[in-house]
Amino acid sequence: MGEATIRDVARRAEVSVASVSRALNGLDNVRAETRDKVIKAANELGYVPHAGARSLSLARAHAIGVVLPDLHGEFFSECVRGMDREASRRGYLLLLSNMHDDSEQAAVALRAMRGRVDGLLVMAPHIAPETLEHALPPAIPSVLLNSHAELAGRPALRFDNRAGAEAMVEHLVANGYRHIVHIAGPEGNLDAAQRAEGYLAACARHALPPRIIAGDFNEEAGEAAAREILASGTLTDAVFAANDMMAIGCLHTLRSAGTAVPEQIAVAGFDDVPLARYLSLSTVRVNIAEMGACAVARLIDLLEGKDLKRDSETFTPELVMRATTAPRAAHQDGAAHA
Amino acid sequence: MGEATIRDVARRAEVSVASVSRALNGLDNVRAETRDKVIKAANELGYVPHAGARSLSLARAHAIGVVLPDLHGEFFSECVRGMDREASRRGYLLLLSNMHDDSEQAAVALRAMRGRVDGLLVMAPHIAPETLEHALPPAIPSVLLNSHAELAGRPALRFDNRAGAEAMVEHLVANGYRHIVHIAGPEGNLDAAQRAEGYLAACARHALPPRIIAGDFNEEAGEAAAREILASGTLTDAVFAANDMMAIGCLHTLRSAGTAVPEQIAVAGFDDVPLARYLSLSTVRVNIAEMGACAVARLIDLLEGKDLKRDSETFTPELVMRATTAPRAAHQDGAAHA
DNA sequence: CCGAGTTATGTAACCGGTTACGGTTCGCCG
DNA sequence: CGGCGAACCGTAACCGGTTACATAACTCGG
Repeated sequence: MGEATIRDVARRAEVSVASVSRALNGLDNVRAETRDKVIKAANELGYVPHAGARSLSLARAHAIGVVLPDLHGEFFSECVRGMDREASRRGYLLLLSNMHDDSEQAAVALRAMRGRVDGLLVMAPHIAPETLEHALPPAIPSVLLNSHAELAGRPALRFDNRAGAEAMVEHLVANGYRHIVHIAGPEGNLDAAQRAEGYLAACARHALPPRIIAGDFNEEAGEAAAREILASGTLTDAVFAANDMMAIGCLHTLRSAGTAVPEQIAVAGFDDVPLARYLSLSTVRVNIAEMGACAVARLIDLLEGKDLKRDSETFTPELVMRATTAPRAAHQDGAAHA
Repeated sequence: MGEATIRDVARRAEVSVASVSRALNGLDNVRAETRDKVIKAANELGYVPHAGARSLSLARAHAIGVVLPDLHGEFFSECVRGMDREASRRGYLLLLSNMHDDSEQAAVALRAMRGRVDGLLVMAPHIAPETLEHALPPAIPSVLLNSHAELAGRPALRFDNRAGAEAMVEHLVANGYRHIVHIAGPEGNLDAAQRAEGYLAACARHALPPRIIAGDFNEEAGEAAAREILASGTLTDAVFAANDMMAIGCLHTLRSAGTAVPEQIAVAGFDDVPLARYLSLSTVRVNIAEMGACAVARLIDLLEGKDLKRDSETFTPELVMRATTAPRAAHQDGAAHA
């Protein structure tokens, strides 16, 4: 019934458990003959060491815990893919747990990982720093992704949302747009906040009047924002949404209402989800897979003592210019929605 | 340095480790006063039980291993999301591991899970049954997803690709299309094979000449297929791709070449990725999140002995009709690509 | 042919929990 | 007041590995 244990192998190979352990772990102080006997016995029994027991005595689990918020689609899968690639390359497994917005549940998830993982990867752009600090087991090494502030001694990786947003606004301005509305992400979300900051900074630089409409990263928010823009009557020639899904919702609603994009109103997003390419949506690309892989690499280095001392790391996103923000000069002038 | 252990708590609360264990696990044979002392001490020390040790003595890890192929985007994330939802609802964690097409690596991944998880969820539409049988540790309960054949005693969940494909062909026929080409998925992939089967069956039923172009589930294959169709000069009025990505590639190439969709050639896919909706691509929707959740539920039932005896389960996909397969009658007749 | 040094192996303690089992304390009844 | 059972608690064995240390075997120089 139960799987074979190391003692079963020892019995069958007629050696001690110590020799079995040594032989299978490739230590050099075993006679070749003994090693062969052990390997033979292990194969015959289909023996696979019990990772739980192993990690108990080694104090090493060779697994890392990944705690992510409720991400969607490509973003989530790319992130996990990048992490998995690097982790499996280095012989680690990924223990996954979502933290569904609720910071209480996040704490539970984090505790559940004690004794199962060697380190933690935490992405929590929506959790307040002190809450996070409090929920994070202090003794366990971790790397933070896109989270608020620095936490004592924990490396943090993030992409430069602010620079990305500024670049997009610069691009819009360069292409002749002057009345740019920003659809913001959810309250308290760090990514959203930084993107809004970048937008405001760029507006200020060009002495453009900023205008922000609240949103929540969902498509519906983009649709609502579009309706608001159309109804308000305020002069608007471009919309820069804090993420692609809202941009897409906005784009759809605008076009359905007969507004030409980009001729009357330009639309831009953030993230470069695959949809964006097909809709020719201008956006800011962020290589999340690479960031995930880097995070894993950093964490494992930390665990194995090979830590390079660089503390935090910033990934600069890349501007992706497509048709929804084509230069104003290219189409008729002065047709901004009134 | 190291986290507090149960013995530390015992010392501080001035009781034995047994009492600590009993108190924290909510057994009833502890005096209320003792329980309080223990809880107080545990809180003061920030004690969190070591899951590895716990699972060793309980022979229960409260984790399930998930082994997936290299899925993309929404499909992957929805699958994991559904699993995670159900798993965390029932107090389990997910141990994730990709098996990158390579069946050798799959075996390694599976072995690594021994002693960490109570059961396995395996999706392997591309692995031959005997290989899979061989790689799967016989003693550990598992649930198969979309995999070849039944494996002794392991429940299998799958969606009815065949029925989905047939439904789509029926739909095309009903809308007036007669020369339907199928772009197949990769060789050896079960999903792909079943979809092709469904296509052939439906063609046979309507005495339509089948025509299959090889593909690999990637967008580029769809583009290539489109070029081949345009170049071949064979009469074609509809393309049914084995997945959405190929359909999308095909759609793009056709339109770029000036072919009107659906007026000249209709296009349909399979999966209903989010992109499909935006491109108005007709497709077959498969609720992967639900299947993931069901798989987890089945597995946990199995583990906890509450197994309902239903052995295998089939999820019927749903036809999603959109503009790329609009009825032939609606546009001019007889304009099939020659 | 003996003792020192080297190498291969076995024994048992340990990792951090759970729990069977036995002992103590106490209340209560006869 | 003795005896009995219930309630509570502590000791130690166990889960399945690793490894320090002791021991046995074997080599080799003198």
